[in-house]
Formats: sequence, structure tokens, C-alpha cells
Amino acid sequence: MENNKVSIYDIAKYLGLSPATVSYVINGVDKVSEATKQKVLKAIDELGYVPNYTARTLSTGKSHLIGILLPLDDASIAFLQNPFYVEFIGGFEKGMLGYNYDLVIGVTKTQDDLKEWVLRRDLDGLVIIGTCPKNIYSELKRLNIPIVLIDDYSDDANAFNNISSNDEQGMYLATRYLINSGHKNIGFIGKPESYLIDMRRFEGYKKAMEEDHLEIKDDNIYRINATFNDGYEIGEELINKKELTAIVCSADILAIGIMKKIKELGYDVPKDLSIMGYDDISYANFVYPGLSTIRQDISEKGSRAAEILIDKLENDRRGKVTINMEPVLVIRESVKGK
Amino acid sequence: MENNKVSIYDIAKYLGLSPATVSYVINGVDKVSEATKQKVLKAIDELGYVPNYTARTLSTGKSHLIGILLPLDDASIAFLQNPFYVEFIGGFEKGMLGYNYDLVIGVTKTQDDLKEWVLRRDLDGLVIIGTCPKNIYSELKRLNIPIVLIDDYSDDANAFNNISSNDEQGMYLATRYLINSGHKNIGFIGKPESYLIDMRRFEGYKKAMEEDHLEIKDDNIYRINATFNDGYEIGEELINKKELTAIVCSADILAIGIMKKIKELGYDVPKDLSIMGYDDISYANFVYPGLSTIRQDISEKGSRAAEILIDKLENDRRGKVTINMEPVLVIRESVKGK
DNA sequence: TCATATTATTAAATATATTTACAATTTAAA
DNA sequence: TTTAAATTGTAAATATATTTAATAATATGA
Repeated sequence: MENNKVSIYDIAKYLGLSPATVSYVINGVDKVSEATKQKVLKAIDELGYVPNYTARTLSTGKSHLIGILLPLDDASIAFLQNPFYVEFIGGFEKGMLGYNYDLVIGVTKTQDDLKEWVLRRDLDGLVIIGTCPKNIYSELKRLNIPIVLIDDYSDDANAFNNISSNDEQGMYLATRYLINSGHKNIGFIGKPESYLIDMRRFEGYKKAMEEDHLEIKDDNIYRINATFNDGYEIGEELINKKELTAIVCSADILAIGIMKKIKELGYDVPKDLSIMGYDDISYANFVYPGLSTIRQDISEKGSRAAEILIDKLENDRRGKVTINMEPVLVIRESVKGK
Repeated sequence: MENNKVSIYDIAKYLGLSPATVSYVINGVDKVSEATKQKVLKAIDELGYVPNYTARTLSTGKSHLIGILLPLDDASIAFLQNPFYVEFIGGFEKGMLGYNYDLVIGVTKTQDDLKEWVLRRDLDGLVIIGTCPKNIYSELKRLNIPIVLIDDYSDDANAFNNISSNDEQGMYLATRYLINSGHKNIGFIGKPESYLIDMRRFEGYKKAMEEDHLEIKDDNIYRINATFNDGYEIGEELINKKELTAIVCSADILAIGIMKKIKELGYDVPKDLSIMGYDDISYANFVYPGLSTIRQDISEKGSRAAEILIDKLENDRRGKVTINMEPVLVIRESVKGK
């Protein structure tokens, strides 16, 4: 094998030392005299040595690789239309700063692939975004590496490190803001029966409504998927329902779709309908009028995920961590007082 | 080292064969009788053997890891507000399907880090998005692995595999569409002197204007960065310049910022100003009115990048590949005939 | 000074898969 | 039946870093 790479053997030979001594210096093992250490450090610099993580992994069993699973399947591709992933990854890398871990992306990994993927690469840890297929959790447990689930609201997820947002509180804030602005007939847009995240948000809506003894009418609940198109398509029905003065949406992208249709039909937001979004994606501010919404700090989620993994891996910490992040009300122009 | 993982040694011992034979079966080396092969395959299945890529990498020198460099620094974070990266990665993974490569994300890698990063992980290939710091190219060459540059319009980039869009043609299409719609006084929004990509787009604008003997006035060129905020801030100036009837923007996000300000001021798009974007990010369709723009197929860029790398790595293909993708005019509602 | 303790260094084993060089066996050809 | 050729298989070397156990060198105390 032609190979110009410098190994600890080269350095050892160059200095007339053994590879072990060089390894000790590199790893800061306090077994080497100061003089020898300096010589080794100098040689590393001179020869341009770069540690080979592959060999290190083989030897230590730690790859310093962390897998991140993005669900890129058809069902969730719409979800990608918001910059969630990149923001998350940015935050994650920030949290990893100073620790030599690399992030391996897994897209379209089915549960069959998943286990093999983790094993063959000796992945040290795993971050999974979104709810997993039901039957994968026992498999995950068996992998025996730290795993952080992001926004997985299933019961199974409770057995893992877990970062999510307090969605009930978030939607409570949204609904309360509408109520406090004088609205009484408030619609809910989302699929509480299909998606756990929507269920939790529905609970917040319900709590606010019941607090003020406002009626929750089932035909004010519009069960559609969280995509622009689904919002766009329901827009006409919403604007034509005159008793409805405001809606809360379980996703900004939905609200943006609804808003677009309403304006195409010649109506005005918020005059003809007040709209609350959820997520505070950047485009919530970019559309006109600016969408009032609930912010969850995605980048923060990323760095918290990194911290959890680092703590597990570097300090061999046991036990599971659950973080429920508090959402914040963001007021722009899509809601009008009544 | 407590270790429950199954190696080819375990399989070899289990069957009374040598590890080499097992390796041959796994790698399809035609040196093993059908009978032995079947026995080995059966044992692999029974014992749940998963090949260890770390050991394989050490032995073969090929890591089957490809690095992707996302520029997450301050200057480009605004660029992230469009879903470019995830769409690109999605396309890339699609192109990689069936080949066992994994994608390692490098964010915030400075050029110092970069070389070490590639070496220590034995990266087989590299994808770099956006223009690199000037002095990094010679370093890249020395890495001696296939590299694909995406949307790098610097001269240095010519020495590498290269995927970009025909931006001149794209902006030509945009400008021509405005001219054909009857506009004569057309502004250009972008920074042709600072960004190579904007320079190329400016060339297309110029070509269309000169073709019809329309004057390019320097005070119709607005040199701002491609962010929502910069667009938003220039909006008022643009709408107040009454002789201007249309503008071409070097990025959708810019056009969206301009549009928002104009509407906040009570003006109408396209009645008071016709606007062309560039990129066709999903939000070009989500805003009201829908933004007419130029589409570049990002996902396609990703899969082409994957194909180039695969071809180099699997077939040991030499030479560099240059792909210039053709843009497409997308007509929505932000342009009005005069 | 000798024995013991401490520090510094090395040889060898380990982690796992691949590959080269070679040995053994079988088949085909002479 | 030999010889040659092809097939099937193995032992050992290799890739690189870590780590254990052992040894060598030095220092300390009696």
C-alpha cells in the first residue's frame, strides 16, 4: 500500500522511541518525561502528523462519530420546507465545539438499515428527529449507545433522552392571546387525532378556551396536514365561515398557506380573519402581514442535544435527560383586536 | 475490552475456516467454492455479523465517508434561510443510493481544520458548497481526493469538479421576460462587484438589456446583500423611484424582503412595481403574490454531485467534470404587462 | 551501598478486515 | 500416469493507535 501518511511509527522511528511513548504524548498520558514529550511534540509538528481516527476507533472502540437521522421520507418532506434541520445542525455543532466529534447524516434509513448503520460505523451516539416507527424503539435500546430523541412525543420516547417543546403551553399562549384580543370563536387547524404533537397543542388550545368558558365546536376544528398546500386548500372554507374570527394553526407553514389563499380571494388578514401560527420559522416574519406565532428555539435544541451526548460520552453519565423547552409568544401583525 | 460484536474471526472459528475465506465471501472474491460460500453466508446470518467499516477502512484505505462542507459562518447564515442545504443533501443521498457511502457534515470548518479533518477521517471525497477562501484551493489539490465544488464561481474552482448553474442565462431569461412584458426601465438588485454569482447574473441582465438597446443606468443598480433585511430596507427607495417599473433580484429572499416593505407602505405588487426573483425557493410560491422567478434544481445538483463522486471512487475515473445546469423561467404573479 | 520505590520506556497483544504469497487439492491435458 | 493448470484454501503481514505487562533506568531511604 503506497501511503505517504505519517503514523506514530514514523515518529517513533524518527526519534528512536517506541510507538507507545508517542501515543502517550498524543493522549496526554502522564508517563513521559518532559524532555521526551517536547521532542515528540516537535517531531509531530515537523513531520506533519495527523492522528488517524480510524485506527484509534479500532483500538478504543469509540468512533467519535455521531449519527443524525433526518426523516427524509415522503411523509415528512413537507416538514423540510422549514429550515429546521440546518438550524438544528448549526446549534448541534455549536454544542460540539471543542469536542472532536463528527456528525454523520443518515437520510432515508429504514429501521432495517439503522441497526447495521450504527454497528458498522461504531457510532458513539445517535440523534433522531421526529417520531420513529413504532417498532424501532426496542431495537434502539439494544444498540446500547446514548440516543437523543428530538420532538418525539410517543410514549416509547419516554425511555430515552428527550428534547421537546412544551407544546401545550405554546398553544395555550397562542389561544390566550387571541382570547385576550377579544376573540371568542376560534378555530383550531391541525390533526390532534393523528399527530401527537398536534394533540398536545390541541390540549393547550382547549385549556385556554375552557378557562374562559368558550365553546369548542367540533366543526371549528380543521383536521389537515401541516403543509402549505393543505393550508392553501382549506383557506376558502375558513374565510367563508363568517362566525369564525380567528384561528390557531399547529404550524406556521399551514398559516402561510391559509393566508395566501385568503388574500388571493381578495380578503384581508387580520381584518377578515386573525391568524396565529406556530414554530416561528423565519418566513413567519417575511410574509405580509407578519405572522404572529409561537417561537421554539431550534438552534438551542441542537446545542442541548449536543451537550447531553457529550456529557454521556465524555463523563460516562448514566440516566436519561428530559428537556421540555418553553415556547415564547411572538406578536406581529396577523391578529387584530375585536 | 468487553465486546460482544461478531467478527470474521468468530465466523471463521465457528465454521473451522480461516478469516481470509470469510473475507472472500463477504467481498465476493471468486476463490471460494459454492458450498463453502453458502456455509459462510448462513453463519453470517445466524451470528448476526455486521462488517466493521472501521477495520475495513484501516485495511483498504477507503473510508467510504464523504465530507460535506456547509459554510455556516456569519456571512452566509442568511443564505441558510432558504432550504438549499437540506434539499441538496436529499438529492445527494438519492444519488448515493445503493453505494455504501456515508455523509459527514463539516460546519464551521476553517481551512486549518479542513485538511486535518479530511486526513484523520480518511475521507474518500469532499463536497464543498459556495465559494471558498482564496488560499484554500492549493491545499485542496494536495488532499488528493475527488472534490466537487458547488456554486463556486471563482477562477480557482475551474481546476476542480464543478457544478453550478448557468446564471447568466438565468438572469437573461428573467430580464427578457420583463422586457417582453413591456418594461423598459428595469433595475438590478445585487452585488456584481462583490459576488461572482451576482456578476454572472448581471451579465445576463446586461445581455438582455443591450439586445433591445435599453439603457443600463448605474443608479438603477442597487448593490445590497442577498438577505431579507437588506431587501426590506431598500424597498422604500425602490417604490419611490417612479420611473422604475420593474426589477430583477439576484435572490428570491431579497425580492421577498422588498415585496414586504412595499406592501407595508400600502403599494401593490405587481401594479406599482414588477418583481423577478431568482432561485425558486419554495417560499417564492408561498408569498402573496406568488413570486415569478428563475428555478435551479437543487436536488438535482445534489444527485449529480453524488454521481460524479461515485464515478471517481468506484471506477477510478480521472479528469474533471464541469456541469452548468440550465435554469428555467417560472411565471407567477409578481410581474405585470405594461 | 543495597534494597526498594518511582519514573520512563518498550515489547507485545489487541482491535477487525484485507491482501499477498503460498500450500494443498482437484481437474484437464499430454 | 505424469505434468501442468486451475481451483480452493490458509498463514502471515498489513493498516494504525491504544493499552497491558514487563523491563530498564533513576531516585530515595536505610
